[in-house]
Amino acid sequence: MKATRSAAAPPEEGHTASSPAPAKSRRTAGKRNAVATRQRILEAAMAEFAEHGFSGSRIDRICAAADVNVGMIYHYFGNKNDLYLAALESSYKIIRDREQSLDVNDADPLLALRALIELTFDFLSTDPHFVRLIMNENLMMGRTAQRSATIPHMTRPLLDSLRTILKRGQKEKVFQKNIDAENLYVSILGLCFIHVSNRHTLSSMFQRDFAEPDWLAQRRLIVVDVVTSYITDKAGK
Amino acid sequence: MKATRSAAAPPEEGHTASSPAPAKSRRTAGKRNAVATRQRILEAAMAEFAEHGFSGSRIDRICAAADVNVGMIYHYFGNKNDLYLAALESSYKIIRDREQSLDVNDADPLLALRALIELTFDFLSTDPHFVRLIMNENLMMGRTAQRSATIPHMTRPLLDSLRTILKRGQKEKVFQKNIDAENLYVSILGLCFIHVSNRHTLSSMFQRDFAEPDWLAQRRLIVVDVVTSYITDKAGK
Amino acid sequence: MKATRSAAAPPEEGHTASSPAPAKSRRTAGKRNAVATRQRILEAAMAEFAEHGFSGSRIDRICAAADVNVGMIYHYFGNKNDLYLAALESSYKIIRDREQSLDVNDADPLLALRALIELTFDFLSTDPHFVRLIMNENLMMGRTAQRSATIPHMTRPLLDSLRTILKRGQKEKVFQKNIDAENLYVSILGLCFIHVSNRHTLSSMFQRDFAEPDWLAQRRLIVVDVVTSYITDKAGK
Amino acid sequence: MKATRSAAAPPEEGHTASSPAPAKSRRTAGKRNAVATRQRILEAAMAEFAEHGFSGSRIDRICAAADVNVGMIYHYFGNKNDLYLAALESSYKIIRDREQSLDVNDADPLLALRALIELTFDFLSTDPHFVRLIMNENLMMGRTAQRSATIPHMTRPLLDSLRTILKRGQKEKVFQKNIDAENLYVSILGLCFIHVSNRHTLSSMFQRDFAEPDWLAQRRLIVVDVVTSYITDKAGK
DNA sequence: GATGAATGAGTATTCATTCAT
DNA sequence: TATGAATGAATACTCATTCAT
Repeated sequence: MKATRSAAAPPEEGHTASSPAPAKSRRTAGKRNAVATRQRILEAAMAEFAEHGFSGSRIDRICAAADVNVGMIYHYFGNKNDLYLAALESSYKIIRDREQSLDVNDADPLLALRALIELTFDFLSTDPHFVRLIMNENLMMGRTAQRSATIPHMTRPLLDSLRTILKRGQKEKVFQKNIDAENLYVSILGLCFIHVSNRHTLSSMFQRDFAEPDWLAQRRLIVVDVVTSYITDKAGK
Repeated sequence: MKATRSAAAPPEEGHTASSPAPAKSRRTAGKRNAVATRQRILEAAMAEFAEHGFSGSRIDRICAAADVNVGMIYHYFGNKNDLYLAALESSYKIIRDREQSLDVNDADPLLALRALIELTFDFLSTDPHFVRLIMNENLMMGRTAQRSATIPHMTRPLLDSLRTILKRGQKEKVFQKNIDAENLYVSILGLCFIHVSNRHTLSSMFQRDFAEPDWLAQRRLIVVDVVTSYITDKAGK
Repeated sequence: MKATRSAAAPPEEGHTASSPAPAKSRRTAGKRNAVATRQRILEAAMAEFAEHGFSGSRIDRICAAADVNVGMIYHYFGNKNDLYLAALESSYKIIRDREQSLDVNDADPLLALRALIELTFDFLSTDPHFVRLIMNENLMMGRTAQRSATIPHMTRPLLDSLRTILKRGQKEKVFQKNIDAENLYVSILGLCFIHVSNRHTLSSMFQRDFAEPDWLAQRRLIVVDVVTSYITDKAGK
Repeated sequence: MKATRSAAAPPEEGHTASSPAPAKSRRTAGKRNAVATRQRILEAAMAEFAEHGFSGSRIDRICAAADVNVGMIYHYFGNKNDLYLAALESSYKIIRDREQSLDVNDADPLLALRALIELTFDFLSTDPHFVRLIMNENLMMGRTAQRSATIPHMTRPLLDSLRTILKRGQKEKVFQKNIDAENLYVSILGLCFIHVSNRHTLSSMFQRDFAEPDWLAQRRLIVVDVVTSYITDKAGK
């Protein structure tokens, strides 16, 4: 086994949690569809790992959710660790793909940046599964992400997009000169991540629900404001 | 058990994770010291829970680290859940206490705000234990923080400090008018938290170490910049 | 879990404690037989619970006796409590089934009654397992018997038999008029139960072995005498 | 240690569960009363062992009930086994003493017998503690009763009383000739014991409460009837 | 490909008992 | 006499993984 690897083998068509297969007739069908079975397992695993973390996740629950036998998981994915790797990579793929749906060239650079921020905010806020999976992976010291060859690969286009936007904004003199794309992404991520990742402890602290639609709508505006205030700051050091 | 409770019983002198007592000579000394034993367990638990999360933590490891028998944990803390509650509350107490060491009245409001940001940044970056504990608690849906009576209590002074700073800055016309203290704290936390919480996945993405002193020093300046740009933005919405 | 339930799932062919399968060749035979495994566990559990009571029983000993892995018990029976329920129900089934082997209609009512008494006496005296299981269940306040749906169900035919016998004896004017079937059964049970249930304390009191065949044979006659004297008493109150 | 022994050391004045000592001022009294402390422990132990059986009983609960420290139990009674022996002997002493309060010589032998039956019935029915203790001891194969020197000793007067009654009844030709005192006692005990010992399983079987006062009153009459029918049976074999 | 019976190593928790003070 | 901190052995239960069919 190499230093890094990818667990994503067959092309997974459609990353959403919907199972397009004729779900209930499967049992009696006799012969099953290997690709569909693998996909069902993967989707069940993504949900389970996001919900319970790696060590809290149960192979049995994944089997029940995917309606497969225990052996199938070992047949298709080898073991719990590699199944988790596959789930992690698939999750990253969803957000990275979505980011690439933005058009960074045509629009006004400020609008392009705003669109990226809003996409990130919405993606993380709408479905906490991804945030939970990332949090769990970090609690495990990123030992699985390190094994992945595809994760750094998927990051390139994102960085390229940000750099394109920044370059255009700086050229047009609406952005500060010395903004670093990586750092900017970290800031955006931090501002879009925290109320999802820390939703429950913040609720205990402030006795308020940080998933309330009204609060989220207002918060979304603030996050955009914080980033754009900074990036357009004329006094920029 | 009632709605909320606190697991912090005896006054714990010195909340840092360092054990000032001559740890290894205890066994032979024949001294029985309930308070010290309890404190040793608590500190070991804080480290273990931060390192491995709740379900990944092992009672046996805590025992070994605290150099006590298994039964002592159950004698002093009841069970793993309540030990975890005590560790969580103690951890919160450390940062909340430190925040209160700042003087919010005397200084220039911008400097006061900057000091709070830097304190938060440094506290979270220097020792990832707190961040990890909070992340784990959120992965568990905050079910333990909810049981705590002291956590919301400890938050009051922090909010009061922020409001005091904001009021003075607005009075002196250096801050925007419509900044909400709660939202401001969430922004600060997000910016100071993300490179610690997501250290490992960000490393996989960007192939760089986000705990490097140089990077941290630069990031610290940026975080202050982001917040102050926003809060002093003359175009304030 | 609902109010009452039954733990008896697959039909257990042959309720005696004997294991008809070639027990020790199973391991090497490579055969996987769920029904037989379940049955082996159940029989081992009946013996263990009878021998040591519920809390004194050890899951490990049941495993060893049934020659199965610990996990199998939890796979087939859920937990210690439910395994105990299954053992209790199976034990009751044995005596209730045996009672139904008597023919209450054809014989002389006095002979029919005598047969029931003797069957009860012999069943309880021959194998103390059942008595011990019942004693233990009562020490636990019958909390498990209460959960069983089958125990009251199995009692009906017994009561019906007794009532049939009584009715015929009263019709033929050999029995007292006002004998209550339930109370009669309690008397019979008390007279057949005590020297088994209290065997050891009675031995300490009277310094004699109450399981000696000679004593039992004599006692059997006396018990029949006591009941028939009462039931045929012409001075019946 | 000898083959048999007695754990009853200091004379226990008053075997009822009442603690005649000034209960609540004890804590502040400083110096305590050794005899009273021992007695408090013994009474708490009798209740605990009757309630939970030997292995279900907890030293800590006994301590709490007796309001003493753990060490006191080991100081006064050595260990759990010996405390249990003391509790068992004390319990037997209560019923044996009560039996001796009957006057077997003056009364009509049938009335004397009836009085003994009723005393036994009432004693066992009124307080199930004794029955539970005996049941538990038998489940433990009487291993503790065997160690007791006082239990067989206390049985002599009971047997003597029964023999006296029987002899007078046979002399007066109201009793059968061939009644054995020991066997008669076993019958009486069985009839008086069963609805207490098997209260809960009988309740599950017959769906009725066997501790109901009305049922008990009726049952008491029946038990007397059963015994006297037998003993006065003219057809006595 | 698919099933589910079987395994074994681990893990939180309990509890009688000891012992320094 | 009395206290309660400390010990260690035991015990029910979990779970990823294997393997015969």
